[in-house]
Amino acid sequence: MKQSKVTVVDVARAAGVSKSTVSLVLQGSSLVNEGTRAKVGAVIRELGYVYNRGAANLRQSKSKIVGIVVNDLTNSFFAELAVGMDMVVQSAGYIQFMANTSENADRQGEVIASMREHGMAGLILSPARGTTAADLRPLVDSGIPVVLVARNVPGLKVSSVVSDGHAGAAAAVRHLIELGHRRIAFLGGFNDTAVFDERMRGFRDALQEAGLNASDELVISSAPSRAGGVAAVERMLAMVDRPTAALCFNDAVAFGVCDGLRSARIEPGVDFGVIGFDDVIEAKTAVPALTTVSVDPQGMGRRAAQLLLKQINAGDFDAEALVASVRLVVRESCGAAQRMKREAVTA
Amino acid sequence: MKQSKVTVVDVARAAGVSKSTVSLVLQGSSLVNEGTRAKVGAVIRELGYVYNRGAANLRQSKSKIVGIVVNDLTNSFFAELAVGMDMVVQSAGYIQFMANTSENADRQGEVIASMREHGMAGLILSPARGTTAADLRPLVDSGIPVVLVARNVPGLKVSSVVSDGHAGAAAAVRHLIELGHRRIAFLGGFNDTAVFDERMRGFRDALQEAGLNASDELVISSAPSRAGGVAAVERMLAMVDRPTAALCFNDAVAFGVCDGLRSARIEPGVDFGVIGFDDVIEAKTAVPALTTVSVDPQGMGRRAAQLLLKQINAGDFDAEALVASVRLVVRESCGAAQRMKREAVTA
DNA sequence: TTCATTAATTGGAACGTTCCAAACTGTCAA
DNA sequence: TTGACAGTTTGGAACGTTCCAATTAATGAA
Repeated sequence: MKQSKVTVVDVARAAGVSKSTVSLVLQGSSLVNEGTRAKVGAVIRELGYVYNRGAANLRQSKSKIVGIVVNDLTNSFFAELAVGMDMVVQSAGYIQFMANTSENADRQGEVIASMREHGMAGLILSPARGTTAADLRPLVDSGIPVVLVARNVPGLKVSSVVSDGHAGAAAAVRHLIELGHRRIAFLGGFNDTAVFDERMRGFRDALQEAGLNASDELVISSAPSRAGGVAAVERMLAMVDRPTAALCFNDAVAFGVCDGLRSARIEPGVDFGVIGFDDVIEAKTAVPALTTVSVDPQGMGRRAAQLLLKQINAGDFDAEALVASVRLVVRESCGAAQRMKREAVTA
Repeated sequence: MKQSKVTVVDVARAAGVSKSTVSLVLQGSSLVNEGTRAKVGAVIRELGYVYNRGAANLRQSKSKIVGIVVNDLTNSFFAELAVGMDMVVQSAGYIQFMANTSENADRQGEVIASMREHGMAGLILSPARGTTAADLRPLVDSGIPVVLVARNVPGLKVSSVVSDGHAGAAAAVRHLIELGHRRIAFLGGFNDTAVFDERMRGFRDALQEAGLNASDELVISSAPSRAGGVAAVERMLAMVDRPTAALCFNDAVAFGVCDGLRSARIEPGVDFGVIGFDDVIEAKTAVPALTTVSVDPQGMGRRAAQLLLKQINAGDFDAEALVASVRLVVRESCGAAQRMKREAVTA
């Protein structure tokens, strides 16, 4: 039963050539005669030979394996990201170790170490929360190309592909202003992350640009989840001078914000403008459909993988920072539809 | 920069022992003296030695790598499945090649071949549509443990973990009957798949058990997608004797069916009962919230991985077929809420 | 004939581990 | 003094490839 023991020497013997010749055939060298190539090919098929890439990697001390480590595969944003990477990695003839860390930095450390032992040629990492530059330093110093995606790690000189959180947030806020809102909040997300900081600065800058209030009390941080959204909006509703619209840290928070508004008998998209971030799949089908900043995660994944492969092939390389552009997708939750209706009546 | 060249002999030289001793330390053998163990350990850390698992695998001709191949990672059902597997594989000290096939059987063949060349110890496969027994035969015959998950491949004697489609479908239909429906359709899905067949038989059996019509015209197949759901419900609405409720092949189809009903001014969950299958994340938040058959994909993934590891460790093993139980989650789309309201009024 | 040239093939030494059998230490009993 | 024994350590041969230098065979020119 377990017979997968046929090696290149077995093939050589059966074909009446030397192992070197078989090796040459395997790598499609032009040195070998057509006749022998055919004969060897036939024997390979007949014997059910399977190439041992591990042995080859050992000899050549290089591999066609890349590591992909993602913080949360159950989040469709990161799943799409992974699929994008998978596509380009596969078509380049590479294969990937892929692991999910569930936002656990320790686990992340373990899988990266394990991948290293297995001899990966490069790593794409969507870091778990709490990842520090020190965690990654040894890997980076070893000269293995690393590309960070979706989230950055401050203090680490390494390539990255992130979305333009600043521009996205600013666009969303400008849209709300255009709809007539003058007091706008920023809800949800942990305020110690780089992503939060970037989006929040976009929010602030757009408000200031319009000469509006951008004070600290308008920024309410919380867990970046649905529950966090509920919590944040409750705190917001307790304010004396209530905002009339909010930009949320991400779509999950936005859904929570909608829940929270409804329990307070405020209808999102009618009485209050809500905008999310990421454009997860559910955003389109939710009620009200969520206005959100879309970031094409699959495209980001593809770009990250391309960057990594480029760095693997170049012997030497410099860290490169790519910023994926974003666009505002206007649906219902911001109240734009309502305004159009009002205008139609007025006209 | 690229210096990762330190091997076990370098460590041995630096520590003043032989490479054999270092190897012993590496595998935590009790043979080695505490003093030497400590010294070697220190040198290892100092030199930044990284273990070359590829070389070890070559020598021992076995690996701690498993393959996970999934047909569609962007589908949250399969993403959850993958995360479940990831958990148990990681905690068992294994690492996984993981690849997405996008339902492409050719690509699936390629990645499996590649994983084999890299020396995986076993494979968990959620097969792409159109996978035949012949595609997998060589792998299975080689003695490498294979576990199929979510979908089965007919004619292949290999372990599998699937959900109980028959019981789930039957439970859903019984629920609809209990709500007073007498004419029920089965909508969506390709009728040449094993999963379709199983769910459809559950549908039929429940109808016959209640003495209701279970004729062929009530089964309308289509693509197992949202668009397929729309198409199927349109065909259903053209029937002279219209059904009043439907069990859908999966949740995506169910969403499409709701769309289609609405375009015909029929309100799902009020004028027509809809039940889905799989309980994807969106099912809970959709409007109306989808009544559906829940299958705990993460749990299935865990069980599949456990089964695979068991078979890897057992030298010899028999194919084993696990059936994951399912439960009906009653929400709004079936009309149960409506009925309760009616009953309250009547009472 | 002889020699250079090209085309095709080959043996053996790597690559970084593990494993086996053998070889060192001491210690203690005979 | 010898031998038995346990506790440690070790050299070299694998594992299945690739690569280099070297060999052989065939052809053609001198």
